[in-house]
Parts: sequence; structure tokens; C-alpha cells
Amino acid sequence: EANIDNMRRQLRALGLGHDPRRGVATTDPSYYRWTQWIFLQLYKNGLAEKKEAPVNWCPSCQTVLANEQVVGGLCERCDTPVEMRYLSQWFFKITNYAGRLLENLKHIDWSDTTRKAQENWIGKSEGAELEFPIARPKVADDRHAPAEIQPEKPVIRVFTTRPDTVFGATYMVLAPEHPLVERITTDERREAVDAYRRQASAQDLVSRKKTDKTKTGVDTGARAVNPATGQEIPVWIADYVLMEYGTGAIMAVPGHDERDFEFATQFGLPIVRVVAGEGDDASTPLSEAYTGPGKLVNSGPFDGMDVEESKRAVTAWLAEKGLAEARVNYRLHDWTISRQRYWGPPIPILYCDECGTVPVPEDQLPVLLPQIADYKPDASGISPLARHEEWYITTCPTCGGKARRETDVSDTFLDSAWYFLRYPSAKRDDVPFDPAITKHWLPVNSYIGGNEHAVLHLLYARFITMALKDFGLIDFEEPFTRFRAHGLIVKDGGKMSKSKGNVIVPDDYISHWGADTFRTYLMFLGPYQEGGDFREAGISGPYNFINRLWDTVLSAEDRAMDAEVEQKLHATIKKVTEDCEALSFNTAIAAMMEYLNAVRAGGRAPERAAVEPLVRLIAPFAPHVAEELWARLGNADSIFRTARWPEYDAAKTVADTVEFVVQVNGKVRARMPMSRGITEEAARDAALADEHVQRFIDGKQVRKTIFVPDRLINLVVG
RNA sequence: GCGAAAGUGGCGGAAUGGUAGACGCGCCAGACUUAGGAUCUGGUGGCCAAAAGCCGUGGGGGUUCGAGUCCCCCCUUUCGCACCA
Repeated sequence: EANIDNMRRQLRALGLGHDPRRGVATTDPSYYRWTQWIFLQLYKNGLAEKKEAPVNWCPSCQTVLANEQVVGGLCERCDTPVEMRYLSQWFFKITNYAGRLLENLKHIDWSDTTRKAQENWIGKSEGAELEFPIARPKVADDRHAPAEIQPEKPVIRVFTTRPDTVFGATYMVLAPEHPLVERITTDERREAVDAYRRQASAQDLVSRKKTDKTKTGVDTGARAVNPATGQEIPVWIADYVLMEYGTGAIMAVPGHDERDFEFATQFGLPIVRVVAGEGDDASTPLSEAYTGPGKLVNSGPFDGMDVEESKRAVTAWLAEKGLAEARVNYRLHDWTISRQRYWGPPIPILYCDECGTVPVPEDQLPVLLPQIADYKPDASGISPLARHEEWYITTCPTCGGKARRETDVSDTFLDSAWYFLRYPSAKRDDVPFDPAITKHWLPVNSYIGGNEHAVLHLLYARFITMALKDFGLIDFEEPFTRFRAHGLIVKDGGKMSKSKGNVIVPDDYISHWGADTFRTYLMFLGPYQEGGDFREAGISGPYNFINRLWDTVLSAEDRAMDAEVEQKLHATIKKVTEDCEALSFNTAIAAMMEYLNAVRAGGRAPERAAVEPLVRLIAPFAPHVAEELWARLGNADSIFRTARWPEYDAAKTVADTVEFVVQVNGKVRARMPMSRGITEEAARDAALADEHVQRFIDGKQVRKTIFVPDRLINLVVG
């Protein structure tokens, strides 16, 4: 709360226009009560489920992390290498929405970089799921056994984007964690397999996912049947196959996949060519994997067929035998929301011996976070709340018996995934968001944020919004109609960070230069969407500008405006208006500086009518100075309350006289003032009359004339 | 490897295919001054003593009357994703 107060003080000192009555704090029960309510809506609609799964574990933060919170194998918060653990966690089924999250990206007005980042993250691949029956060792296949004891079908399912190359699948690889490994490993291979699996599980994700290391793996002794060729092929395990993508198993086609080629070469596994590129035939040897276009070879009935065409054909052929299915696979994973930490909304779920998993009834929310002294997490994988029986033992709302509370809390990103719905309704304590208010204010029509949230907050917020729409709770499915990523301000050549000591503390700059200078400088230092370099030296520009503005406005006189100034005023209003709409704040400020210079030119006291609109234009950038000047100009009410944004007259934005450019063969040879609207003929005559221009025409014939009205004439000679 | 963005003076950066370098910082000169890290005025891409002129937007080609801008190839930087089958 002390930090929140400090930030609010800073935002206020900067003069940002927030409504303090509508603030929300996600840590406050009056807010997280509704975060828990959101969880329950997802639970009721089958989008929240608890399951055992490999999850990312940060040994330093001592909690589980969502995939989106692991950056390059490191914890997003503390940069510790993340480990894989098998834990029972609550997941939100964001993957159900993968297709829609991807599809909608085409229609929303978002920064391209952000859109692309989400597109890549969702990672759609089209291909097929194929079945490779296990030939050896024999694994029980009793389809009539009760479901709970029926063993998995004795097949290995793989996902591939290249079903066309199935004839070249000479071996298979399972992820070391694949559940089938236990059952298919032969006795003589068990020791080696177990050793490899132990080694793989001990490895952190950074070293595990290094792509430059040499491939490792071991044979399980099992043999599967290639559904296309009918041949028996060996089944290996190797850590280059990841459990979390596809089915955790691959058919290896060393002839046409670089990784498989490397692996096969290393372990002496057979390599078969099944695609022939330009100039190759079925027997052309492969010195590396061939991944280009071509025709199928060594592929039975499909020989000679084009690669692209055969993807569908081979899938269809195998599908007829019940061994394949066309499939779209996404890289996106379900969102792990369980966190083994103290701070966070307790997940509103109870476990009852009689009734099983029971959601906390909505009228019993919030499930309050208890005050405890030992709130720090530990390596156990269990939340600090799990140490407090007095808190987690409770009564089942269904049967009245004894029940345990879920002791994990939810991810902070869930808090922020719906806050925009809460803002306008913040004063309502009986509903999470009022339908009428929501209809009036949402969706957010302009959202500006950091690109670092592209696959975190921005993705989660879209998912939650889509889900709430499907539950009939809101009537839109995209939360932010327009999104623009602001750039990053770097200082001393690097991103600001506390450890580097290059953090910009607004308080220091506000006390030294004033909030208006600080704000104006931040908007002026570079294109808003690209960020820029924060340089101490650059601040004096906006500082001088605001000082000059002050002096100029206060020295203004009541008299008729000079025609040239008036034209410049209208042009400036137009430019500032348009630039602000396009978030081109740096050029908007430059235009105002230019205008101020024009107003001051000649050393005469400026016209009041020339400076009053400028005060209004600068107000979004320098609100304090603008407000004060507005009052000193004799206006009784706040500039932000009653003063309208200045309007311009398009006809007055242009000058009567234009500086006309004369080119000869595309090179500028003269500049001459001409009246606006001059005809091509008149311009041509004036240009030809110019002595300097004549020198370059040099007696040659003018073959062609290019005329751009009010700008330029180009005489082509030769 | 895939995807995206970007390469322009000493610096930050401007330029609907039509005057490259707006605006600002810095620098130079001058004015006012006891003083100047204040303020004001003027200048400031390179070559050239200067004018005229020529050159100039990462490199190389191309399209065009005309290219920083469009097309092709290449180089560099930054960011995101990455053994994704």
C-alpha cells in the first residue's frame, strides 16, 4: 500500500489525468473477490480443470510458472533456469480458443509487432496425426476391459506437418517423459533407458532446450510398424523430442528433417530418400536432409506425386485404414494458473471426501487470504497456505461435511486479465461489472502498453474476454479495439534497471525541470512507438520552449492577426491535431515550436489571437503551464473543462504564395515564389524566363514537362 | 533457423515517389552584460578560399522525368520466438 501511494503521488505530480475515485487494487478483497468469481465462471463452463502435467518450476521463486512466464528457459521475474516438474495444477483451457485468438488478430487494429508476436506464440501448424502400432514387445490391448484399467492403445501417436514423408520414417523417437516409455522398454534396455530418463529429468530447461548441442538418446528395444511401408522400425527416446509439443513423439524422417538427419547419422540409423528435388532421382544420395520442394520417390503408390499434393493424399490413404487424421496443432499451451505463493487470490475450490471437487458458492466470496507470519514459499511445491490447517479445513457447502480448501493462489496475470472490465464499475460492490456501464465504456477503444506483454497480459485478456462473451456476460469478444505498443525508453545505452542504476526517477526531474518539461521532453525525444534514448542534454530543448512560450503568451497584445501568422496558425492546428491522433507526438511538438518561432519572429509583441489557441494545443503536453497561462489570459474556468480543442479552416492552412521548385532533368536548378494555383503554362514560362534555368537547358529542346501543382516543375531536355 | 522492426549530419530525429536533414541538442560568431552554464540575433551535411558547381540517406543493381521513400540481391543492428516435428 505504501508503494501504491508513492506511485499515485508520482502520477499525480506528473499531472496525468486519472480518475482517482475509480482506482482498483488487485490485492484488495473487494477486487479479488471478483477475480475468484471469474475463476468460478470458467470452472462452471468447463474451461478450468485440475490436472497432473509437466509444468515449469522456478527453484528461486519456488512456484510454478506459465509457459508465457518462461523466457528462454529462464524465469521471467528472476532469470533463474526453470526446471520441469510433474505437479497437479489448475489450468485454464486457453487452447480451446487458439483458433479464434489467431483468427481475430486479422481484424483488430493492433501494432503489427504485437500481432506477429501473438501469431508466433499461438503457432498454428497444419498436418496430420499418425498412428504407428507397436509390434514388440507385446503390450496388452484389451478393449473390453473397464475404461479405468484399459491400457492405452498399443500405438504411438505422432503429429507431423510432413505426412508425405511417412515412407521415409525409419525410426521413431519418444520424449523421455512419454508415458509409454515405461511400458514398451524391453528388459535388456531398461537400465540404459532409466539412466537416460533420470539424466533428462535432472536437467534444467535452458540446457535441455539448447539447440546447438549434439543429439543424445537411447534405444528402448521396442519396435513399431511404419503404417505406410509395414516395416518394423526401432523406437528410441531422446531429449530433442519435447513432451509438451504435439504428442511428445515423432516419426523420424532423417532424409528430410535436419534434426532427424543429425540423430540418424550419429547413431547409424537408416536414411532413406523419399523426396527428389530438381535433378535428383530415387537413388541420389543424401549428404544432408533435403527439405525443399519436389516429387515423392520410394513411396509406393505415391511415387512421382508433388510434395504439396501428396500431403493430403497420403493422409487420406492412411485415414482410410484408420491410421491417420488431418490435424491442426498449436504451439500454445493451456494456461497454468496455480501458484504456490502467498500473495494472490486463493483459488475458490474445496475438496470434500464425499462430494469431490466443490466450487466455493459465489455468495461465499471472497475466500480471504489469511494473515500469516510464515508467508514465504519453500521448495516443497506446496503453497504457504498449506501449512495452515486452521485456514484450509472447512465445511463442505454441499454436504456439510469436512472439506479442505485449495491452498494454491491464482496467477497475478489473472488479476490483470479482466481489470479493464472493473475500472468503470469500480464503485459497485454488488457486481463485478455493471452491464449498462460496461456497454457504455467498453471495449477499450485505445490501449497503449509495452510489447513485453504481447504474449502475457494481452493474450490472457483476450482469452478471458472471449470466454466471458461465450458465457453471455458481455457482448464483445476483443477487449482492446486498438492497441499500440509504445517504445522502450533506454538510458545510457541500456534498458532501465535497478541493478544497472540507470533508472529515471521522475521526482528528480520534476523538481529540477518541472513536470511539464519532463512530460514534453518524453514525448519529444523520439517517435512514441519506437521509444528512444533518454539523454540529460536533450531536456533543455523543451525547457527553453516552455519558457519562451510563457514569455510570449504573457506579452501578447489585442490586435488583428497578421495574415501570415494566421495561415501558420491554421496549418499548425491541423498538424498537431493529426499528429496527436497518429501518436506522432514528437512532430506535433516540433510543429508547435516552429509556430512559436514564427509568432516571435520580428521581435514584435505577438497577437493574443495567435497565442491563445497554442496554449490549448500544448495543454495535453504541458498541462500545468497551459492552465496557468489560460487563467492569466483572463479565462475563468479550467482549460480542460471548457476550452475546446482549436479548429482549423482547411482553406486557411495554405499560403497564397508558394516556393516553386524548377528542376531540369530532375535536378533542382531554381526556386521561385509563385502564386498558389499557378497553371502549368505560366509556371513553365516563368521557369524558362529564368536566366539560371536557361543555363542548364543550354539551348536544348524541352522534350517533356512534369508539373506538380503548387510544388514543382521539371523540364526534361536533351 | 523463423518472424518483425530499423540503418539519414557531431547527437536525438523530420521528410503523401517531388526542395534531404523540419524541430531540438551541441557547436561557431555576434549583441546585451561586472559576469554568463541567463537571454536575444545570425550561422551550422561534405568537398572548395569563396561563388558556381559537384557529392551526399548501410552496400550493389533496377524501375522512374524524378528514389531516403518502390522492386531485387547483400551487409549490419535491435527485438520476439526457437530441437515446435
